[in-house]
Amino acid sequence: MLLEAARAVFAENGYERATVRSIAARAGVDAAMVNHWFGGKEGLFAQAVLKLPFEPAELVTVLHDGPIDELGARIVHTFLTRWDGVGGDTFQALIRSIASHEAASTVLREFFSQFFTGLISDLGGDRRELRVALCASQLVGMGLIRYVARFSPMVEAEVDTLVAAVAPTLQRYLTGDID
Amino acid sequence: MLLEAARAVFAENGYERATVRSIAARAGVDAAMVNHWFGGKEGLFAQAVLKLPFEPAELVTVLHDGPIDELGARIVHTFLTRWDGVGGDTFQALIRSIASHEAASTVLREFFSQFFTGLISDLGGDRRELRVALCASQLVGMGLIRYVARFSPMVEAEVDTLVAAVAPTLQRYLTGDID
DNA sequence: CTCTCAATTCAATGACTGTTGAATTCGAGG
DNA sequence: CCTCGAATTCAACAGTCATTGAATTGAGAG
Repeated sequence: MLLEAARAVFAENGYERATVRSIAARAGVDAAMVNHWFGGKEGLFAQAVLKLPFEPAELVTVLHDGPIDELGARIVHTFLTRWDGVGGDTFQALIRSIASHEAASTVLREFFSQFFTGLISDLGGDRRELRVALCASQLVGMGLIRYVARFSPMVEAEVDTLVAAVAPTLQRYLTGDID
Repeated sequence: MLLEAARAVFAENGYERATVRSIAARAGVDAAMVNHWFGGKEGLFAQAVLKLPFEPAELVTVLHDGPIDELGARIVHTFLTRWDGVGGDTFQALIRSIASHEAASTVLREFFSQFFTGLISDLGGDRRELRVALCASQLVGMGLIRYVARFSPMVEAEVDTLVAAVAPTLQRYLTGDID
């Protein structure tokens, strides 16, 4: 499938360095197919990468399913298990393309914005936007170190270990004292 | 200066998208000078960006200067003020070049490794490597959201606000309970 | 002045890039 | 068998890139 090949190559090289030819080659088709089906490299990138790894709305319902003081743990656990799976490529492609593709930043921004704003609005509390940004910073940082920079302690750590370590951070950013 | 121009352009565009011509133009010289002085685009990148954002050793001494239970606050404050200043270009160039340049990942990895390992060895405690990785994840994430993805609540926040919010996280990662 | 040598400019080169349009294949419908 | 049209290939194009080497400048030493 052309889309899978695209995700893989974009994840490895970022937008600029990933060539249409190499993507097509990995998918076993001619480079011209990219134009025929997706209108060009840009369209392929949009279809393959610029879709959110998952629907914010769906995630919100999942995360509401449990006690509020374990919300941080559920968030970290959900993100890690999803990213460890198929979504990892998409996330990695997003990060790796931030330099050469403004839209990548926008998608990342909007994802966290939608997701956390929807989540946090039910929680009440002050300074919602800052809290969202703080959560995003910790989650993105975790993803960057684990999936992109591959800092080994973070790569080898079990999901549960990371959940235990990081969950209190998100919990405080969401519902705790940030002054 | 050619090196300053290089840092700026690499920071704006990442390695692949930054052209030798545009760097040379910004520095007011011919593109061929890059080859003459640095042996090519690669060499220029190494000299301009592939240096640690600042000396780990120097930072460690700064950070030791104060009570241990305010260590997290001093770290966040130090990084933010440095990144808000000149160092931001180097950091941004590193992040933006992670996609196309494996060496950029290595530098980032080694910086946090050296820095925090040197810092944390005096603190004792278990699971040092994991603690380092956790601190790195929060700091890099904060930098990514503030300087690269430009998530507005994080961009507009005052340094002190962020210090107050993030410091407890690092403090716990360094000296607290992470189980 | 002249010689020298490094610094700098200039034009050209070769390698990729995304994209295009014509040519070709191939299978289903008449 | 023939036809039509979509799917796919192929070769070529125009553009941009880093890099190269020869030409040019400019200053300092003899």
